[in-house]
Amino acid sequence: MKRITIKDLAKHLLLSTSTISRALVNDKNIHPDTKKKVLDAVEKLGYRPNPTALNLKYGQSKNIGFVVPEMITPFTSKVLRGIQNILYPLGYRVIITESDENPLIERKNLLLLEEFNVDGIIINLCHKSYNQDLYQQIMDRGIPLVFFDRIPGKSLDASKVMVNDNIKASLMIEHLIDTGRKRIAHIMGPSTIRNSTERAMGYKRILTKHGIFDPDLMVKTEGATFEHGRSAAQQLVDKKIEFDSIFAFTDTLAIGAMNYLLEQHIKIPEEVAIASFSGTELATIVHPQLTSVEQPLVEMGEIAAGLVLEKIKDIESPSKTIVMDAKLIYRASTLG
Amino acid sequence: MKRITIKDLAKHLLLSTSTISRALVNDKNIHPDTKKKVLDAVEKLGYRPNPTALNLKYGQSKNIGFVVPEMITPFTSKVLRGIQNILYPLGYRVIITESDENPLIERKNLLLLEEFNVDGIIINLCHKSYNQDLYQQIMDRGIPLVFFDRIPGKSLDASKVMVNDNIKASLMIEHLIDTGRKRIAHIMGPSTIRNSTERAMGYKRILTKHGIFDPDLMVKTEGATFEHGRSAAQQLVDKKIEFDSIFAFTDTLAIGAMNYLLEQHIKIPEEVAIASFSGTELATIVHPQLTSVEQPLVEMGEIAAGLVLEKIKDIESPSKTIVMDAKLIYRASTLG
DNA sequence: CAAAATTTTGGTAACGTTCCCATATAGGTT
DNA sequence: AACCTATATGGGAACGTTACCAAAATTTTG
Repeated sequence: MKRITIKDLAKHLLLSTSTISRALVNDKNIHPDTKKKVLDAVEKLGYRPNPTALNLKYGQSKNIGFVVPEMITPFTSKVLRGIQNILYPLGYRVIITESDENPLIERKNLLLLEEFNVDGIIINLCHKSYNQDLYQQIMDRGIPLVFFDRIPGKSLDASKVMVNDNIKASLMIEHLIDTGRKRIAHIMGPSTIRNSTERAMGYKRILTKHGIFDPDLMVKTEGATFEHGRSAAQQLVDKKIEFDSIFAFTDTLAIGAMNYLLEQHIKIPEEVAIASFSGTELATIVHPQLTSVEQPLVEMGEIAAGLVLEKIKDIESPSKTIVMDAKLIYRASTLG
Repeated sequence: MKRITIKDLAKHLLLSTSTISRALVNDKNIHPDTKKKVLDAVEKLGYRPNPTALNLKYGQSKNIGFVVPEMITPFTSKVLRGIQNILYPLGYRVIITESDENPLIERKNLLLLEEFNVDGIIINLCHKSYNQDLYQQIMDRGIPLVFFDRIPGKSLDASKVMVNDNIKASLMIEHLIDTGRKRIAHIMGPSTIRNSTERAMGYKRILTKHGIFDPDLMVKTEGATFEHGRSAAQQLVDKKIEFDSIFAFTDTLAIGAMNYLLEQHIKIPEEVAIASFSGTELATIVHPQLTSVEQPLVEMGEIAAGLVLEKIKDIESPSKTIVMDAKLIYRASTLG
């Protein structure tokens, strides 16, 4: 039951621990025969190296923290997948914390991760400014921070990866206009997130350009859950605001809205078209399937992992901001 | 930038490391004044304990492995939430690996986690028998294994937590019969998972009892994705098998099937009612909302975490099998 | 006031591994 | 044979922390 260590091997083979270590670490200063003997004993006794010892010795925990608002929708899962693709083969572990869209919990989670001695943190923040001071502190203490999707104010010198919200939102609005929609409503994301503002700006810009902008068509929300989407759609209907399409901040909001409309026997897309930002299966598991801006989430995770590795290797390496491309995918919710 | 250690504190305060340690660990053998001085210095110099040192000393990594088929649907996320509820406050970290429903990847992941030196593993397996030998080996090497949802054959002496698939499936079929359905199809789960068989048995038993069982109504699938659900529904339609309702192995399969039917302009629930196993938001984000067996997923995670902690504390403690209750929730997909 | 009892502190080994330095052995050159 | 150079191995410190035992300082007791 007791773990076999390098010392046990040494005792068993009547060698020093140094020699055993050399065999294990592919040092050239060792006789091939000795090396073979050691490797055989490793097999026979079932030795497995203890990473904790190395972590202590080299002052690294080989843990990366992952701080996200939630893991219930597939959005975060896909990014995580990308992160793991890069980090697991390198022997890093990923520790996940969910902040429930609450900046206070996010704060607690960040401190917890520091306590856990992580080598770096990848974060999708839940409030654009609330924890700015802590982000800075953590980086000052030598723990690199990498932001994805929702990024902080630019005063913070950290690596970031996201899509161009403003432009992609514009393109989606152009699509809705191209398909003959004139009364395009926007279910906004929470104002505490940068992306909300960016996407709303893209929306507003195009509608203004075409001279069909109407502030009544913008619905504010406090969050981005299905329920928020539902009640946003309900508001539009209740206030008797005329609309022939919806552009929602996220697929979650879009689906919430869609469900409400379907319950009211409003036909999609005939009476109301729906489009949003996505990148997950959510866009395709609903009926009709959702037209959306497909963000490359797995790749985003891979890039975020790469960025944090750069910083771990050299904390002084310059921060990078990577803007990824996203494709517009047209599906049944706006076509037909 | 360099990390402050207990030695730095000792040097700074002209005390021994032992005394510092005593102050930090709430030992009674220390003068209150000294303790205060130490605690002040901790604050001032920004000392944070290094958990890695303790891990090495006590032979624990404080890491728990989490092995699951996927993290894209909310099922696993919810269980994870429960696990974190219990383990994070105790200073444990959770390392997640996804096996993509592939026993070979699952095998690789288990070995990786062993490499990572985890203190225990919580697993939702992807094949009822394929890795049975490895499960046993890992436990033999002193790492406790706890199974949830999909459990292995009973020859394996390990703690487990799940719901009673057979009974809950029966109750759901009774519900469909109560609401007037007579041709109830069953989209089965993969035969490589115990739960599939259990749920199918419950289904068959009740239909047989009512004398309306027809093997043509059972559709086999190779997996449990949306696509599998779609094609199962398509099979039923293509083969012109008459059916007025579907009981699906999971919500994912149910939604896939539902989408196909909706595309064929088949009315739900008027023409076909749909029910399944769930416990996630998936059941409520679709239209119409799905009637389902709501499994208590967060609680399941909490219990799994508790079971693994018991085994960590005392590897000899007896294994437990916990069967949780699940509620049937009737929604629009079978009502009206 | 000395002796005993108690409280407070210091010294050090240990956890598992690697790496530097020193030592020993082998082989090769005069 | 004496020397030199490679090659191969051993010894021990270090990473940060705690736990044990020993030693010192303080308080209590007769």
